[in-house]
Amino acid sequence: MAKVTLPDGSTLEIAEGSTAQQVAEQIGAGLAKAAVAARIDGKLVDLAMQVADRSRVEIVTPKDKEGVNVMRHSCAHVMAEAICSLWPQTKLVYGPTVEDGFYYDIDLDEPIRPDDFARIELRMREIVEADQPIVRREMSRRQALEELKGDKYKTDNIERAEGDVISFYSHGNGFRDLCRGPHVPSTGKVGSFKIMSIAGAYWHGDPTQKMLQRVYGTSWPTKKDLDEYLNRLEEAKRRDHRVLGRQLDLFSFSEMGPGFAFMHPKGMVLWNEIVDFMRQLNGKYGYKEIRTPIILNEELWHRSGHWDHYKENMYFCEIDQVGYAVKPMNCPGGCLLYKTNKHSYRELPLRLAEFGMVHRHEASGVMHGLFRVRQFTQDDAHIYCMPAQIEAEIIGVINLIFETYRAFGFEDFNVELSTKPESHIGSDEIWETATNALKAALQHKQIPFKINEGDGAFYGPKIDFHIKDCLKRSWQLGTIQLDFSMPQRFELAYTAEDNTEKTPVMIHRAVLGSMERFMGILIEQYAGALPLWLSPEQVRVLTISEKTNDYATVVQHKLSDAGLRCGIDLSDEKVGAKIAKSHGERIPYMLVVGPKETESSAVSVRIRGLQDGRTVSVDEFLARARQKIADKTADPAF
RNA sequence: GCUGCUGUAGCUCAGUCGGUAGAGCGCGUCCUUGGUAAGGACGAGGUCCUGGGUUCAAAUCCCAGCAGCAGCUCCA
Repeated sequence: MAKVTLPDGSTLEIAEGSTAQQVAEQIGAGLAKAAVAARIDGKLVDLAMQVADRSRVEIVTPKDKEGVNVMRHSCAHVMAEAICSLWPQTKLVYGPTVEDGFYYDIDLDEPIRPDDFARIELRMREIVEADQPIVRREMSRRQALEELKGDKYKTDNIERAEGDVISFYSHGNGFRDLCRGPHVPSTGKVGSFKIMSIAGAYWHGDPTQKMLQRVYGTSWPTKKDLDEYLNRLEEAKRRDHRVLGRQLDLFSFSEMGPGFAFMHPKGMVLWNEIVDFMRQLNGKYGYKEIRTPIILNEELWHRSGHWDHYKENMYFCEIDQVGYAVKPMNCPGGCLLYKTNKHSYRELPLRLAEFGMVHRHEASGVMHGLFRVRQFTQDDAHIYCMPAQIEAEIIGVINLIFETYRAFGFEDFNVELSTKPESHIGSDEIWETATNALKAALQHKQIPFKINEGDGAFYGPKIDFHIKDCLKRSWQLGTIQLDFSMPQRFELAYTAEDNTEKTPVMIHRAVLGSMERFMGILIEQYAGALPLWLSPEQVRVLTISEKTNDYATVVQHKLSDAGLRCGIDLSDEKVGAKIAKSHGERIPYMLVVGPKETESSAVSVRIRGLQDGRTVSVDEFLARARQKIADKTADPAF
């Protein structure tokens, strides 16, 4: 007999040589049925694995996130078998799990099309119904290389694998794949699945390598989980800022300028609200605002290093036989401005903010609504300071960033610190000082952060602030970068206390990142139903009939004069239709006025998203709405 | 940039076998004066992405380009 420890701390006597599956059966039939894998001494393994004496055993079910991943991985194998049986010339490359599902990279010259998904799923279902056991077989690295001789993908995978024991998993009619595992015990246990999409992907992500086909699938423990996931995707589609941008008439794009957004009147209201907010906050944090030219002499960009490091992303033009470049970043222009005066250490830190419009010629395939464009406006700033001031300045920027994100309703973000890259300029000491300053600032603020070793800019380390959108894509918003290079290249100086010329440190910072991207994120975050203070149209007066047009107009003027963005719908429609239309445009407040309201100088307030309204006096409504706007409350209800 | 898919009215989309185009929404006019998520009638609106090719004939088939979408790579 052997003894094992269970997760609750209890011990269980088992027969010598029992498998994890047998342990599960001994614990209970229900658990044995639900089991998909096991954890022995913390290591995730197949249920068929033998359990050694005195080990810790945990039966893994679909309730465990790793259990679901095991199912997904097995599902990827089932899909691989289905594809191989439909296209026998398929070469399998690599099939991992990803968030919400899995994919399999395959090398197959004939393209798989969405029309083929149903066929693949059908074949997968046959494989699942057959409930064939999934069997692990181990061999030495040498033997594995021998067996797979000629298969460059699998040989490569073996070479990348750790350890000397290489495992294969097989099931069904001779399907076998090199795989670390673990897997569910049989093909009947892969859950509910769906093939989602097909895309191209390079082998090893290397553009010089062959483009493979990547087939994406999703799988979930139950049909219900799958349906919920598919509904979530639908919801995400409804929130897509590209769709809402058109529906709400906020912005558009034209073939005449790929990647250049056209901001419509309503979009500009949102834009200006964001700018106003940032201006006010910049003032509070001691920034002065500047503006620098969009097009500058080519020579400047040689000096800044952009010519060498950024040329392929820049736009150029020639005027009077002189070469000019359109700025991809604001810093060189800012440096020229700094140099127009002599500076004393007494002026530092000098904080100069700029809503700077930059152009970057991004690759054609990467554009994505407002999230990734070729022309955008950064809420940029450059802080010129002495080395001893760095940490305090960083803390100031962090405070500014957090205050901003909270005001816009974002509480959930993560912070990353990127350190010295291989190719860099500046001494190791100065890098260490800079990195430590960033770290110290984060620690001082007790902000947890992840370190991206070697991911900094060539001129200095940086802190990035990331946020996740409703599709769970992560986007970089703010950034703080320390720069010791640009000040030297531009020979920036300040006169120190001892009357010597010293080089200031430059801190680049952006809070929102880009106005465009931030607008897109806001739209998706709120599914178009923006907080009252940001809504392009905050209130709309709706008439019952044209008999009350006069009163409705008086109400509209009163609210507009008080500073509310107030529209009016005098159209020849029933009030129900006006409500529906206003809801479609995500107007926070709909004020219905008819004879009843006219008599008592009142409005019947209907609030976005709510069914029932209430009648209040115009003055009371105005007071409440102004309070909501001042407080930047996201929910307009009162 | 690479791979795959798509491009028809302002928007969302249909259009069979190759035979010169249709719906809903929106827009305009009229009827209706109606109390909380879409009242009715009529009407206007198209270089079927662009350029070639095949054909008696192309929205439709073929080629190229442009743009968009899903990814890859890159990035704010």
